[in-house]
Amino acid sequence: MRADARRNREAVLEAARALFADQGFEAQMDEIARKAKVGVGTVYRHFPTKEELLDALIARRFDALTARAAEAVEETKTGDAWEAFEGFVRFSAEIQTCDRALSEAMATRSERMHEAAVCSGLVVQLEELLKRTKRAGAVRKDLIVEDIPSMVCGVGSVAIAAAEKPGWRWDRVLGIWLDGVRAPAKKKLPPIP
Amino acid sequence: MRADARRNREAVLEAARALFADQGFEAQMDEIARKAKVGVGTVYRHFPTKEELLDALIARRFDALTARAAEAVEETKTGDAWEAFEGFVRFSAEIQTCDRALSEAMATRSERMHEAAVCSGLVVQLEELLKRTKRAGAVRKDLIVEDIPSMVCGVGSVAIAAAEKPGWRWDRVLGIWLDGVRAPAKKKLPPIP
DNA sequence: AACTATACGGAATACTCATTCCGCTTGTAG
DNA sequence: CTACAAGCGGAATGAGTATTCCGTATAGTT
Repeated sequence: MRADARRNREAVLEAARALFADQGFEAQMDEIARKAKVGVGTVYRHFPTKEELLDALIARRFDALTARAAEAVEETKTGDAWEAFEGFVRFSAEIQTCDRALSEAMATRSERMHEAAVCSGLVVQLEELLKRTKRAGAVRKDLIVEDIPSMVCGVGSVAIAAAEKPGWRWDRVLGIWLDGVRAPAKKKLPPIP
Repeated sequence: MRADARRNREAVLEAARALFADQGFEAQMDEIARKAKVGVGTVYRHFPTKEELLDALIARRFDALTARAAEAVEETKTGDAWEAFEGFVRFSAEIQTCDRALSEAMATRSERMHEAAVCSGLVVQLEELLKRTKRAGAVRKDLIVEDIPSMVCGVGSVAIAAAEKPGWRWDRVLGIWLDGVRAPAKKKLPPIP
């Protein structure tokens, strides 16, 4: 690959990251190209569709998440399991709430998000993290792995809403969730059928 | 207003309710008109823009919510405060999760939703409900009125996501929230600045 | 029954983008 | 230094859809 091509590809990714993060998926291809100081044609040479461009960005995010989850798993081995769990969950929520497109994708392309989570290895790490945290008695026994992306999805939407209505605080929603998830449980959750 | 006009207006509202509920705001005006057995022109005579059509539907929903909140307030006077609170919260969540457009609006038009909540009197009822529920010691003291729409917004998004990814259960997110909100609190929530 | 203000239908309009196309430029191998 | 494959820019294209417009139909009135 020619050196300029590699440079342009990187510039496009960075421009897209920034614009998607604050405008969501409606950010326009022309604007992304302009911000990357590149023609639209160049954007399309590297990413055949707008969706594939988003996918590329999502894959990066999941890699970061997976790495953080692995750290949390390590932390359960030496330190406090609840701290490890809470730390990872807060990290996920922060990643999510900083990026509007990611939050939209979580709600409207959940299937693809799940695939990305599997590919990056995140699901495996999460299973391990949850298993260890439960074994330590830190979270309620009926919590399941899927409850985590569900919460992240919800928190992401609250963050989007908060742009217009600042009183709606995603960090409070998260705080309540953490309290609700910490052992002991007060009331059993609906079973998965 | 001519009788046929009133009839048509109603038909449009009902068609729009159904289509918005399952396709979200992307439901097309042409399709709404077709479903209402009416020309597009007629839709536009009654509702000058797509947004005003949505607003009309939202106003109806808030009226139902407000009525239910008032009932819950009454219930706190005679029965169990937690039951009253939980009943109202579950009702809100169900209304939300049955309607895709409503859920989208909660995340992306939160300011307008808040206005609708004020106009319908919902906010006043909620304040009263929360005050009484706290006084009875049923919910944590640091819960605020805004935490309720925040949760509803989040739960709505999870419901949208669940259409593609059925493992993400909004009813579990709600169950966790309820546990997190029930007194006593485990950890203080972030203060509103 | 005739009249007319209201309302109706739906083809045409207008606009917003994603995506395509192709003539021009430039990195780089020899 | 040249040749040319790889890459580039950005005007033009095309599809999707909210909204407008106006000739026609009809409810309600006298």
